[in-house]
Amino acid sequence: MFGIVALSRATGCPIDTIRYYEKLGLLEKPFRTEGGHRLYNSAHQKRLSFILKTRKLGFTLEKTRELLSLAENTERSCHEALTLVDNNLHEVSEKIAELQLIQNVFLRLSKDCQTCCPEAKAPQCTIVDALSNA
Amino acid sequence: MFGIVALSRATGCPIDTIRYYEKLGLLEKPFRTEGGHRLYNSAHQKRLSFILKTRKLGFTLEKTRELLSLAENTERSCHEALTLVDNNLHEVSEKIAELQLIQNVFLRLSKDCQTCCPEAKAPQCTIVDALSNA
DNA sequence: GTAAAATCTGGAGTAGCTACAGATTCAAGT
DNA sequence: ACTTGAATCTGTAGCTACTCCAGATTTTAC
Repeated sequence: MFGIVALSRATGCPIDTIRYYEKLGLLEKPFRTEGGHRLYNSAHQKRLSFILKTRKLGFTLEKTRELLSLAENTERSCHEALTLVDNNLHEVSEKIAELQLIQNVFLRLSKDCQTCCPEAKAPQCTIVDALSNA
Repeated sequence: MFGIVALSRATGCPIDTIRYYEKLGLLEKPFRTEGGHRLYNSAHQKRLSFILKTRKLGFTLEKTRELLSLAENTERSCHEALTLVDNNLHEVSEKIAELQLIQNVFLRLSKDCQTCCPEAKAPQCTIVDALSNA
């Protein structure tokens, strides 16, 4: 049994975030000392690590809640987990495609500017110009 | 001179967002009818389009404010615009790299699951399992 | 003149934290 | 036992960038 700072250090999750997850019901209510300080065990730590991992993969907290439920409810099917993952995969792929378009725009803006306006004032800059015109 | 709905339709920017940008000082205060309704001209529209374009590229509102200042202040240099763009390019590239890592994890999760547990219950699913263990 | 559409203001809600303030409680050293 | 300082507590407010709503007013069309 260890305190909240220890859990924070062990998982890399900020203290405020731990309390926040508890408040949302993602994390079980921990034991308490007589004085009211939180006490955790390795089960809490495991669950928090699970949450952090799904968050890192971009799942929303609500989807994380869903995954936790899947992990703990023997009545639910593997198929549901697969659907969740596939949906997120799809979203991530779309985000990557979008960002690549943006990356191209930035690359062009940067390249054009470097060759065009070493001494120019901002309002004449090709970057400002490109952003100004549709 | 046209109303806020016309500006909204012309730019694709929601009405509430237009008012929000005005409140933040990104958009100049428009003229008003006697009754208090906002009236815009093409200069307003152009400025809003500029803002929307930078937002679409992922600039924060504060960076957008900076770009607007660059576009309108003849004392400022093109170099500043380039720095801003290069910083954003860097951020975007990093985000893409991160998302590609995530994409790979999802691809593996999805693939492993499809071959392993057509009838399994969720707690035994390879996906749940993979997320549970560090 | 009246109905319907457009617009107004102000305030609350969203996600997912993060950062306080001010009060306790705990652990360690003397 | 006492004191100090770290750890922790609760509760509330703030962040970004909107988005939505209620209830009032204004404008436009017929």
